[in-house]
Amino acid sequence: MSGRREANKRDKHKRIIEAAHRLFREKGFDKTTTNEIAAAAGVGTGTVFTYAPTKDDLLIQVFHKEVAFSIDSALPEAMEQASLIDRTIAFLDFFLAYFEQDIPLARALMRQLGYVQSEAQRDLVLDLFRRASLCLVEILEDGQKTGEVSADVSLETAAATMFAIFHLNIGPYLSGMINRKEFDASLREGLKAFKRGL
Amino acid sequence: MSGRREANKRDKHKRIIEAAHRLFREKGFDKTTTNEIAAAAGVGTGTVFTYAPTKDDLLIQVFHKEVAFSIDSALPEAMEQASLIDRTIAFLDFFLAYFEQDIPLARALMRQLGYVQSEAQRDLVLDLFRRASLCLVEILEDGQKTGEVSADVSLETAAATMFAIFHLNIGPYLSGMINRKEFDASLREGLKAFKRGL
DNA sequence: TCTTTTTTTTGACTACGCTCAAGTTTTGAT
DNA sequence: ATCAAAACTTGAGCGTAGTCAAAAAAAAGA
Repeated sequence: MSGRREANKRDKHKRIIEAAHRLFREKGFDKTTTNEIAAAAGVGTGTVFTYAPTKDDLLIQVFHKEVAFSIDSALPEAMEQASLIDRTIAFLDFFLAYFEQDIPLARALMRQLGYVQSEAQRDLVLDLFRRASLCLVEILEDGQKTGEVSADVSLETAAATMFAIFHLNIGPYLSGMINRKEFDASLREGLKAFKRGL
Repeated sequence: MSGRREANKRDKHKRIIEAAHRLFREKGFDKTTTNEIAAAAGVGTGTVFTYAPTKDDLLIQVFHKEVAFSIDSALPEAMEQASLIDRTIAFLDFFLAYFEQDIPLARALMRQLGYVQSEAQRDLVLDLFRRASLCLVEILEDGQKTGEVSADVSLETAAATMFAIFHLNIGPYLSGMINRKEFDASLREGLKAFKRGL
């Protein structure tokens, strides 16, 4: 019986993530303390930090699965739109809808994206980028079939650029510097500009 | 003599910014404590926080002037390049060269960009965006003269998009996820893709 | 089973960002 | 010059993220 350790660890990790998830949702990221999380998970304070090196890491771990799911399920909906731009915006909107459930939390999450602190965090963030990129590539591929996208563009680069445009706009929106309407307009304008080129 | 207050405040603020600047450069942002800054500036701990609501605010205040200068002086150099893409890259490179003096500090700074916390911080960040945007617009205008850029594109939107491409790449670079060569390649590829459109 | 070694857990503790009630300085009125 | 009100400064103290030496638990060896 040498699997006892593994099983215990899995169980503890799960309890910590679940406790953190509940508390972040209930009280928000900032107002939740790591001690509370530990108490709610039934472990010592220090234990939390053996499963996540920082509180920010914990945030990513907690929401990675949900965000990944949200990205993946956004694509089918988006594909129903008529044009390339509309499909792209629908995809990003769907993704945004998940975020809008809790803007401060989304803000805390997005803030990490470009500026991760640990290896583990990096892997999870890269996974999210990759998923979003795959979806955008699929939208672009579809655009090639309808002739909206020229056959010889690099779809990966194009996807990255579209994501960059999204990313640049979402920060100010989540920080309350621009409202939803302004965000929508700016995003659409940016995507249209990208489509036509210089 | 009713200007005594103003003068005292200006002086204290200046001392705080100078002390913070020196310490951030010497020890890095994280390893510098607000108490040290206060001591070095010859003020009480609390005083620091009447001039900057948070340590992050202080970081922006401290480097705003230098970054602004760096952006402004990048343009003339950039204009000497032959093509639109090369001018853009030269501009961004020059700006990056300033950052490379201290990568962890640059990382801390860039991390703030999309996700400011206070009004004061927002103003300084927006100022930097505006400056960078003005330079990029100028590069694009020049491109319109040489025919590299079509006459009817919105230069502001195009500038924002170019900045978005830069921003998306610089995070991973400053975080050590990609090296300089990869950064350069990715940036150039992104800008070229934007120029040609979809 | 008992002992030793290895791995994991733990919570008292530390360090630091930030607050705020009390103290000090400046100002303008008299 | 004197005083009261207003504005500014201050540092002891608070809350919390994260550490680490010691304890507990599990595994391996005898």
